[in-house]
Amino acid sequence: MDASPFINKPKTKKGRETLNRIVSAAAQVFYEKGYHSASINDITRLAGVASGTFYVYFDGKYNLYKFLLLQCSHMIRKHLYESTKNCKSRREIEEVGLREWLKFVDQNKYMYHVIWESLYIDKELFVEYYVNFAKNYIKGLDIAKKEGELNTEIDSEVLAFTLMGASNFLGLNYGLFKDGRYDHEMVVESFMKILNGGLFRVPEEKKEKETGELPIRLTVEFGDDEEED
Amino acid sequence: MDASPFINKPKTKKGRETLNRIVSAAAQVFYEKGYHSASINDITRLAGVASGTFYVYFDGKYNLYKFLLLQCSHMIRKHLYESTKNCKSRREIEEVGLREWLKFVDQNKYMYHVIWESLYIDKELFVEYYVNFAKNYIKGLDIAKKEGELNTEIDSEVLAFTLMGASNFLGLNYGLFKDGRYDHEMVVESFMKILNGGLFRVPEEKKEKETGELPIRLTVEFGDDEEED
DNA sequence: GCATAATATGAATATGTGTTCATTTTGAGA
DNA sequence: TCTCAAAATGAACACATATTCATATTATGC
Repeated sequence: MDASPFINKPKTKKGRETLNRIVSAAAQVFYEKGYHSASINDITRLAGVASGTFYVYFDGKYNLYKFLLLQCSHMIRKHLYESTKNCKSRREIEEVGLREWLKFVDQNKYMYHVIWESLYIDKELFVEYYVNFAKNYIKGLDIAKKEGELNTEIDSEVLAFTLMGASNFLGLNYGLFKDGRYDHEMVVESFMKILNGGLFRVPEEKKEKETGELPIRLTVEFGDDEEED
Repeated sequence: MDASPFINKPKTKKGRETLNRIVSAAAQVFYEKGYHSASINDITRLAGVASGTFYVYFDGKYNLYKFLLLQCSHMIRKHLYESTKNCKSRREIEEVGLREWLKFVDQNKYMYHVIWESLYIDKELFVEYYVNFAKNYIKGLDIAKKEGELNTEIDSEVLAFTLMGASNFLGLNYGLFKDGRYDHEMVVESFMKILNGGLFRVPEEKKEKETGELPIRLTVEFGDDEEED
């Protein structure tokens, strides 16, 4: 999809620079205050332009948001595509994908806010974003199934949302809550252990040990027993 | 935590009924329009009371939201606790937990909206909610580790956010996007296959097959070869 | 250096809505 | 029936802010 329906395209270098400043400022202000609490004045002030200038490039706040959401979508897809395109297996894609996603979130913390807030700005945008993202994810998973890399008994849609959810929440906790101050590699390693099937252990059956029958049972007679029942 | 700091407690049956109507209406309107677009008038109109009545029980819109968030938090924890308390293993907890969560989302679709929107109303509420939820989750995982049920090499925090993310996104897709019209049991089964380590298959090594050395190599001479290089 | 389109300005306007409060209604107990 | 605290009312107010527009400035091609 092209972004042009959402903006009035600048026609000179100066105009492009101004538009970029406005969009960058918007990302920052939306990140700090959220869409609704962010005023056009907040954005133009940070961008260093007059409030009227905003309306030279955007027909309104809502269009600015849609433009920004589209930018985010493009950036994420491009980053993930570029960093996984040389992977040799689905397993490697998942590993490299998570590592790069965590890195990406650290460097672009505002993206979460922009994307998730669509649910409260226009539900359709939100649904469209994730359904679309999942569709691509599923396509990749189905290819891996054909190659014999994945268990075909696992539904691809369930798997896609499971993996997307995991990445999203890990990025949330480590990138936003912990502000990127953590051991990325440890996270990736633990995550891959889960996917590689190392989650559950069969515990040594304690009940057998504690209350089960012993193989050999001896009863010693002391001869002076007095109480028994 | 007690909810009383956020409300002016009603003192009669009639007051309690009115407060319930307002909170229920708020959940519905927040679900439909989001916090910021939901006006007090929208809420009181749906509740069937005058706008001023709202301020008899709440000191403002923000307090209503905090009250509602706390209610959601309680309901979710209670539901999950009640439905998993008799589980015999961690594996069973995860299975029953997901099944019940999906059911719960179907019956209380507004919860997602209320909880996630906290990120745009008061970031601290959002962080507090999830950090707290994770803390409890981790506690349970650590117990399972002690029992020998889980791989101790997997970091509990990573695992907690992985599982929370998966449940959240599955609930999102099936409960909200698909509006609950799907086969719950299929989702749970696929999810458990992933957790049980059945995700990756070792593909028959195609490269060996296609380009590798054959065990026996025969070269047939036809005698009439003309081109070779 | 002139003409013209593109860009920039910011005060003024229009609109929506959170909140207040003086007043009225309700209902349980005496 | 009377009393009074609790509950309910809704018009009026205060405030924030998205947007407009007449005007000014800047840049580019001829």
